[in-house]
Amino acid sequence: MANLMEQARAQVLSLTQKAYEKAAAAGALPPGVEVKAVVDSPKDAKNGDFATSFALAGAKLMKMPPPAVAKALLENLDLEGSFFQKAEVAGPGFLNFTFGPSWYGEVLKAIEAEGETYGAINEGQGKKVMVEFVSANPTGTMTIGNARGGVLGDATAAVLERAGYEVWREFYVNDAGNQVEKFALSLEARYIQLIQGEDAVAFPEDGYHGQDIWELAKLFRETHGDAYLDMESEARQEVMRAFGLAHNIAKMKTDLERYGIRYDQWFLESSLHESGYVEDTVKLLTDAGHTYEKDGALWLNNTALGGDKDEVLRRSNGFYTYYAVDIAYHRNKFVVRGFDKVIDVLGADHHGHALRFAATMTAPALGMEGKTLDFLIMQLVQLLQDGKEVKVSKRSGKSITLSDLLDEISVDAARFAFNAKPTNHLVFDLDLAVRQDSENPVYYVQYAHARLCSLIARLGEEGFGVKDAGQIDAACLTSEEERALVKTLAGLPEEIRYAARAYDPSRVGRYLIALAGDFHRFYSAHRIKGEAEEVLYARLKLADSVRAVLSNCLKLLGISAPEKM
RNA sequence: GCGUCUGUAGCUCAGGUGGAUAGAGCAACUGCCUUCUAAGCAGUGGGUCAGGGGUUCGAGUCCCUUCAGGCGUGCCA
Repeated sequence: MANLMEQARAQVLSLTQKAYEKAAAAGALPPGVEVKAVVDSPKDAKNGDFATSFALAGAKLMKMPPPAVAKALLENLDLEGSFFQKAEVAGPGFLNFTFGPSWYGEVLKAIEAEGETYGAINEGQGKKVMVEFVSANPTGTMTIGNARGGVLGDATAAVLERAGYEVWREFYVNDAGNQVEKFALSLEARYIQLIQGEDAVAFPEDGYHGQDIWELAKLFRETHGDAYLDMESEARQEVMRAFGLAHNIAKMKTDLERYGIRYDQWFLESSLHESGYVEDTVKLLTDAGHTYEKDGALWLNNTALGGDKDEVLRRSNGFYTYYAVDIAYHRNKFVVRGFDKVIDVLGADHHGHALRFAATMTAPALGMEGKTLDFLIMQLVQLLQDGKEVKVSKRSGKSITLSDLLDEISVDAARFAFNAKPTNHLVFDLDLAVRQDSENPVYYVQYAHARLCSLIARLGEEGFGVKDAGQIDAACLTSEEERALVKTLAGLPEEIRYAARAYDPSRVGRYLIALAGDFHRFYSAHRIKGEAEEVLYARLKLADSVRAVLSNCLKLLGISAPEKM
C-alpha cells in the first residue's frame, strides 16, 4: 500500500529539517528555532512538484528575510538518495523540489504491484462500519432523491472499503408504524373503489394519492379477485398491507440491483417490535430517568441530553413513535451487532432529527460510549427538464421514479451524475444526463479508457507487449504531459484518504476527470507507436498504468469501463 | 424567532491543516484528423470569491457582522 505522494511529502519535510540543522550548526541560521512548515503541491508546474514554506514561516523567528533563510537552506540541502533531483528558491521564499526519474519508476511499480486494489490504504484498520442508505418507505416507489442517496451511500461504502474498513451496507425497511397503516387504508379504499366505483367509499384524507396505489390495488384484485370485499375491514387491511409491502419491497430490490446496488441486509423495522426490543429500549431510558409522562404520552427528556426539544417515545394511544424505534434500531446496530461506526445517509428534511438524535445517543444508559454515529445529510435534488424545475412530491404522485430514470439514461450516466457533488444542493439536468455526448463527463472518462484499451491492443498485435515496471526506463518520461500523468496516478491513495475521511466519494469522480484529462493531453502531444524502443516501452507502461487506474476507479464507483466505444 | 446548509465566470461546480497569477466542464468564438479511437486536443474572451469589518508576512479559506435562498423546528417517518 504505497502512498508515494505522502512519502514524498514527508521527505521534503525531513530534507528541509536536516538542511536547517546543518545550516544552524554551520552558523548560517540561528539555532534552536522550531518551524511549523507546510509542504504542498504548487498549482503551477514551473514551481516544481513540491514546495515548502519553511523559510516563510521561520523568517520572523529567525529575524531574517525569507529569501535569505531559503538560500541558507538550499546551500545545506542534500538530495542524495531522495526522490528529488532538484531544489530551488523561488517567489517570496518558497523552496521548490522537483522529482527525479526514480520517483516516476516507483509510481509505476506500485500500480503494477497492487493491481485492482491500487489506491488502497489502511486507515480503517479493519474496523466494522455500517452504511445505512436509501431506506425508502415501502409505501411507494423510489424517487430521484433515493437515486442520489443510493449512489452516495454505495460509493461512500466503496471508498471506505478501499480505505481499509470492513463495510456493511444496510437498508432499513419501515414496514411498521403510522405510514404503513395509511398505506393499508389507501390500498383498501382503492380496492373497494375498483369494484364498487369511486363513490362507494371515501378515500382517506391523508392517504397516498399516487397512481401506484391504484396499480397495486388492481394487482391485488387480479391475484385475489373480489373475495376480500365482504371481509371484516381489519383483517382485509392486514392482508392488503402484507401484499403491498411484499410487492413494493421486491420492486425496490429489483430497481436497486439494476442500479448496481446490493445490500448485505434488508433490516425490517417490524422485527424490532416483534422481539420486544423497542419496549426494552424505552424501559432502559425510563429506568435511567430520561423520560416523563405528559398528556398521556411518554416523553424523552432530550433537552437534558443536549437536544433542542423533547420527543415523544410512546403516544397516548399506546404506539411507539418512529423516534423510539430509531433509538432501538441504533442500539441494535452498535450494541447487539457490534459496529464501531455507523453512517446514516439522510435527506436534508431529516437534519433536525439527526441533530436531536445525536444528542439522544449520548445517554449513558444506551451503552454506546466509544461508538461513532455520523450522519451524511444530502440536500434535496432539484430536477430540471426543458430548463424548468420539476417538482418532486410523493404525495401528489407526480414524482419521477428511479425506474423511470433508468429507462431514460444508463446506469453509468446516472451514477456519475449523482456522484458529481458531495452532499450539497444538486441540480440534476435530465436533458443533459440523457445526452450521450461529450457534454456528459462520464463519456469523457470512459472514452479515455476505451482509447487506451484500443491503443494497447494495437501495439500488442504489432508485437509490443506491456513490460514489467522494473524493465522500463522511467527516465524516458521527461515531458510535461508525462510527468503530470504520473503525478496524478500517484495521487490516488491520498484522494481515497480524503474521500474516506470526508465521506465524499465525489472526489473520486473528479479524480477520474482529471486523470482522463491528463491522458487525453498526453495522447495528443505524444505518440507511442514508431518511437525508439526505450521510449515506446516506457510510454506503453505508462499508458497501461493509466488504463488500470481508470478501470479501478470506475469500478469503485459502480461504473463500467468499456473497452470499445 | 431559533437551528442548519448554501452563496466563487453567463450556466453547473472544484478549491485538505491559510500560500505564489482563483481553477475545471458546459455555453460562445478560432484552429487541428493521408500517422496508435476527433465522445479528443490547442487557443481566445469571461471574476467586487454575496456585502462590510477583523486576525497576519499572506485570506476564497479563520473570526465577527449584514444580506439573500433551501431545509428543519409534528403524539409524521
